[in-house]
Amino acid sequence: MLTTRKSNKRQLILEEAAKLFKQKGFGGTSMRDLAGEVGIEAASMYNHIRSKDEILELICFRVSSTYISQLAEIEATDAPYVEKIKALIRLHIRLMIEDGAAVSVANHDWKYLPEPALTEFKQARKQYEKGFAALIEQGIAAGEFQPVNVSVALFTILSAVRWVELWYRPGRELSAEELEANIITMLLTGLEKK
Amino acid sequence: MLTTRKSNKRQLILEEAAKLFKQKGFGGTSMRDLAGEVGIEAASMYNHIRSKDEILELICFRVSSTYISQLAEIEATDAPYVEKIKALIRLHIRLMIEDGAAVSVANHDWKYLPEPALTEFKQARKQYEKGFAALIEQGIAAGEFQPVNVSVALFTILSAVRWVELWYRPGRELSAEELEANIITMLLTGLEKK
DNA sequence: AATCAACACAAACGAATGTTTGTTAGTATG
DNA sequence: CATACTAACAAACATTCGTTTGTGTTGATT
Repeated sequence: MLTTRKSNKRQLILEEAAKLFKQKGFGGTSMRDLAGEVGIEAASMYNHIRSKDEILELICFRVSSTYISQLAEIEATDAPYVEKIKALIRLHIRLMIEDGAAVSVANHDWKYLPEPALTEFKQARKQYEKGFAALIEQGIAAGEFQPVNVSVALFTILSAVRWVELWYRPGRELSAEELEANIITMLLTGLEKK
Repeated sequence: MLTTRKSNKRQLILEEAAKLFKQKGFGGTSMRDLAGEVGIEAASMYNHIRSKDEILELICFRVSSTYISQLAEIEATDAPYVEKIKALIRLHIRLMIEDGAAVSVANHDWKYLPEPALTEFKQARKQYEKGFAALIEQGIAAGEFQPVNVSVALFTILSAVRWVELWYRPGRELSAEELEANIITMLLTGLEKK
C-alpha cells in the first residue's frame, strides 16, 4: 500500500509554509515550527525540499506566474477596456480568496528571496505591472477612462485589492461576488455621489 | 563641552531603526546592523534603549497616536463629509511622505510587537478604523456618498494610500500635491469616465 | 531472501541572534 | 578633590537558527 505515488508531503510542506509565512513572516517562521505543523521533525523535511529559501521561491514564483499567464489571457480578449480592468480586479480578488496564504507571501516576503531569484521576481512583477498599466493607458486613449495619472491608477487598484487578504473570512457578511461588486464600484465609479 | 544636554543618540537609534526595519524587516535587522548604522557597538545601544522590542514599540505607537489625534481634529471640524474624507486621505499621504519609514514599520512589523503591546496596538488601530468608518457612514446617510459597503470603502481607501510608501521618491515626476489630487480623484470619482 | 530507495529520526554543526557583564574614559556636580 | 553619572567598549552569555550527518525502519522490487 502507498499513500500516493510520488508522495504529497512536499506539497503539504509548501501549503503549511505559506500559512505560517503569512501568519508570522518568513523570518519569524523556523523550520522547526514548520516541521511541527507538517507533523515530522525539521531534519526530515530535507528529504522533500532543498532549503527554506527554496520553499519561499516555489511559493513566490507559482503566484507570479499565475498572475502573468492570467493577464495574458485577459489581454487576448477583445472586450472593452473597462471590462478588462474589471476582469483583472476579479482575478486578484479570486486568487486572494482561493490561495490567500501564497498570495500574501508573494506580496510581503518576496524581499527575502536569495539573490538570483530576487531580481527575477522583481522583473516578473514589473512585467505584470507594465501590462496592467498599458491596459489603463489604452483605456484612457479610447476615452473609456478619466485622464488620471496611469501609475496612480495602477497602484491604487493593486493596493485596494490587497486588503482582501486581511479582511476576508469565508463566513463573512459579504460573499465573494458581493465583495467583487463593491470593490469594482469603488474603483471605477468612486465613493462620491454625482 | 557636550553635544546636546540629554543626548539625542536615542532619537538617532529610533530613526535608523525605522529605516532598517522598513528596508529589511524587523526580524531581518540585527542589533549589530543597527549599531553599525548608528556608529557604535551593539552593546552600547543598551545605554539608550531597553531592548529591540522597545524600539519597535516606540516606533509603532508614535505612528498610531499621530493618526488617532489627527483623526480627532478632523472629526471636530464641521466641513462636509467629502472634505473630511479628503483631509484624511491627505493626512495619510503626508505622513507617508514625511515619516515614511516609521509609517511602514507600523504598517508591516506591528505583528512582531510583544504581547501586551500587540493587543494595545490592535485596539488603537481598530479605534482609528471605527472613527474613519463612522465618517463614511455618516457621509452616506447625508447623501454625499454612494451607498457602498462601508468596510469595503474604508479598506479600499486605507490600502490605496499605502502604496505611496513603495512608490514615492522625493525627485519623482509627481509632486506631493499632484499625488494627493490624483489619488483623491481615483477614490472619490473613480477611474471610469461618465 | 536479498536489495534498494524513500523517509523518518536524534544528534550535532557552525553561525547568528539579543542581551549581560565588567570595565574604562570622560564629564558634571558637591 | 571626591563622587556620581553617562556612554562607550570587548568579551562572553545562552539560545535559536538552518542545515548536515549518520542511522534505523519500512515497504516495494528483484
